[in-house]
Amino acid sequence: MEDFLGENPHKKLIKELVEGKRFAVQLQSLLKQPNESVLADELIRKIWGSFTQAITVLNSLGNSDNSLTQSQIEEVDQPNSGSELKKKKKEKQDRRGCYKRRKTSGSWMRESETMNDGCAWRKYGQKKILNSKYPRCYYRCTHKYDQECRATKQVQIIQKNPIMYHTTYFGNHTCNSIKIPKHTYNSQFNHAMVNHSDSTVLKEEEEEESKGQSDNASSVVDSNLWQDFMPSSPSAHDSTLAANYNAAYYEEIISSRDMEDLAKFGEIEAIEFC
DNA sequence: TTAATTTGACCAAC
DNA sequence: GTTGGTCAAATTAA
Repeated sequence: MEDFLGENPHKKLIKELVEGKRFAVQLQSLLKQPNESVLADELIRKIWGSFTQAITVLNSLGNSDNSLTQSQIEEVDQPNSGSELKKKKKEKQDRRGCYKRRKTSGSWMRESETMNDGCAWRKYGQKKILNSKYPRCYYRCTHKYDQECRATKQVQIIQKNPIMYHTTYFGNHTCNSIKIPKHTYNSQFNHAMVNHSDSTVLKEEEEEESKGQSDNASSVVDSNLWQDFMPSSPSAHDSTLAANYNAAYYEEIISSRDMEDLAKFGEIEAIEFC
């Protein structure tokens, strides 16, 4: 297999993923201490960077439909100038409805009490869906054009009382769109506050619901922010359980298998758990 | 003024 | 012919 940017891609992939996990462990420890939000912000950025790198490496492997070309990856690393963006936008004009219907492969779903996942989304459409009580809303990453991020999601209310959203994600974020909480962490991991307001999907529905749910909204938002970093097990999609991740969980996800892989390459030093 | 949302149109897939 | 995903002009909010 060819080297990726001068490094074995398998090795680099594992390295990035394990580094991401290591930063997460450090962050978890940090959040137990008060007044450490600045360091926490920095760690979140590192985690984000590691996963973004990992995605980039994955894209460099194979020729699946989900892979970006090398030139596209380079575009992500080196955002377009304004004139190039305008040119690209112009090329996209008069192409309404020109699309390939999505396949469900390469997507993942989540059900939660909020739409908030800590990322910046822009709504671009809403549709009444056949045999569905509520419309489906379509979101793309806010940085679709400035960072060529192709992540999209579809959000649909599946029930009320309590309100539940069914969200389907397509594609990974290749941008830095995650909204870092600004000095609003509480001492407990599961109470980090996110100053990100949801866009107004189904405003009336939400306003109605918010009357009775505003008190617990922040903790729900917190757990959802972290779900993006968690494995896609069913339990991780349960917002209540997700809010209760703890140090033991992190020790579990940084498994011995990771260590074996790393030992194979002899590149990463041992990780100490807090 | 800029950015985000709404909404009707478009069209490939079914 | 119907449905669902996307675009982009118009509208609204910050």
